[in-house]
Amino acid sequence: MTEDGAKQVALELPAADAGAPPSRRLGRQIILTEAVRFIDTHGRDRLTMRRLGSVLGVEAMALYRYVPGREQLLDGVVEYVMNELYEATMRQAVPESWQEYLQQMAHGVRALAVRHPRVFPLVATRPPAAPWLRPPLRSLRWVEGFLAGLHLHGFSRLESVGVYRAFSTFLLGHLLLEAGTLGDGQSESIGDDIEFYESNDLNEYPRLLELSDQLSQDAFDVEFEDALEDLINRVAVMRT
Amino acid sequence: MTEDGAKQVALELPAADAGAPPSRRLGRQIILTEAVRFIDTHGRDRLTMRRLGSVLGVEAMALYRYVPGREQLLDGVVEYVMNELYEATMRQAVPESWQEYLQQMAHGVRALAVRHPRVFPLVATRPPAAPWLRPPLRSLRWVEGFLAGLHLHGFSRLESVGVYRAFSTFLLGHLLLEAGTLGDGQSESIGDDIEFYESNDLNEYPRLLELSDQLSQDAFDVEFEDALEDLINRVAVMRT
DNA sequence: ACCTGAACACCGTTCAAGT
DNA sequence: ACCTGAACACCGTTCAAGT
Repeated sequence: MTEDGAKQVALELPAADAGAPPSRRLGRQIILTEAVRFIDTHGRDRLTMRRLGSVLGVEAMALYRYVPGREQLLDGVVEYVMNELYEATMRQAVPESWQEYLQQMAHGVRALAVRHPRVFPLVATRPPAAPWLRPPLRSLRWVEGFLAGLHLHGFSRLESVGVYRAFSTFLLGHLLLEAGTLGDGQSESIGDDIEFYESNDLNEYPRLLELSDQLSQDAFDVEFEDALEDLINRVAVMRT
Repeated sequence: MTEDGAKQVALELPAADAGAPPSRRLGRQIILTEAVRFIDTHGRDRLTMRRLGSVLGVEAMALYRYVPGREQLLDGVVEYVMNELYEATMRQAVPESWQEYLQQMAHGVRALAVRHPRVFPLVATRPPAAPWLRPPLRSLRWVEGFLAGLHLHGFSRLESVGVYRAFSTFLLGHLLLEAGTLGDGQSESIGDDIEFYESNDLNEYPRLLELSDQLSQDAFDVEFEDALEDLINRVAVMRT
């Protein structure tokens, strides 16, 4: 019903070497690349050692040479997309104002969430290896870079922590929501599951009908920009 | 390493009828109650039809009389805690000011996240049955009640939608973060997993050291209250 | 009406064995 | 050095059979 589907139907797997021929030699990077691709298209729950092996033209057991286990594979996936983020954001020129800087960083993270909507929940909910690293900003390297950028714009150590907190919370809320609507394709027939649990008579909930109208348009763009502006104003106030 | 642990060790299950004797007769409610309890103590990934059955003193197959499958069981768990929330918040007297009202609602949702930190990610990441219902505010009933409360305080339909959006995003970001630190007990030995993936030499990341100091204190309380206040101000501005 | 045994198609993971 | 076969302990789910 949700991710994996109730019935365990054979997932049509490409015959050993179909698709982009996964450059013959196995290795950690190739495995992670393919794992990300797999989650992007099939979702986290369908990713299985055996299936991933099959996509790579190899038996599942071969993966254990390069990855300790399934959990660590998922951690590796998170690491992988965070490295993408690092390349995409930290290599840019640092803008003149800290406001622009925060915009740049925020849009970078959002681009990640939009490119990998089904990976993003992992970034957001996996217990961080370092407990003081907050999702969805999970890379030591990236956060260090982020803080360095703030320092360039004259933020003190203490201010930076405040910004980091507000920033990560802001991104988590907005992007997890947006990724959620992107990830799971069509939510199948809409009222189907609902009625199983709750009275589905929408007439009982008059306000919800209007809500659904108002919310259906993809207001994520403006919502994000507005809230980001507010966040920046908040930071500005905090600094005075 | 994360949830389920790598090795599949038998999870010491109480002999059929240990613990609180789960009132003899099976049924949907008893099943959900026990499922919530199970996730609270063992985590989502360890919840399995067979184990849950065993806790209830019954074979796994018996559960299928009352629940269509595992995915729907998890949906039922979400439904269950949302009903808890409804009872806790919607039955209260509506305060004089809308500011107090929003405070009351926010604290209600937060209490839920704190009481069920390992269930909360489900509330936050499961694809909503109704796509315009945003996590973590997933109950038709609850949202209808929430909107009705706003209406009582003179909010227009359109304003209400804006408040609903900002409110749900705010809660999602903050509470998912807080639940994350509560749920998974001690994150085991801190630097253990990290070094597998990234250079763990914290001296390479000087700012992170200070960050970890500043963040270690559980600032969630003040953080939440501050951000809530900001949100309320934002709503106030929006209304003018 | 309510539960179970047995069976099926899947899992993750280990390890001795192949090349 | 790198991969596989076979095995083990688990899964979710179905269904005919028990009471």
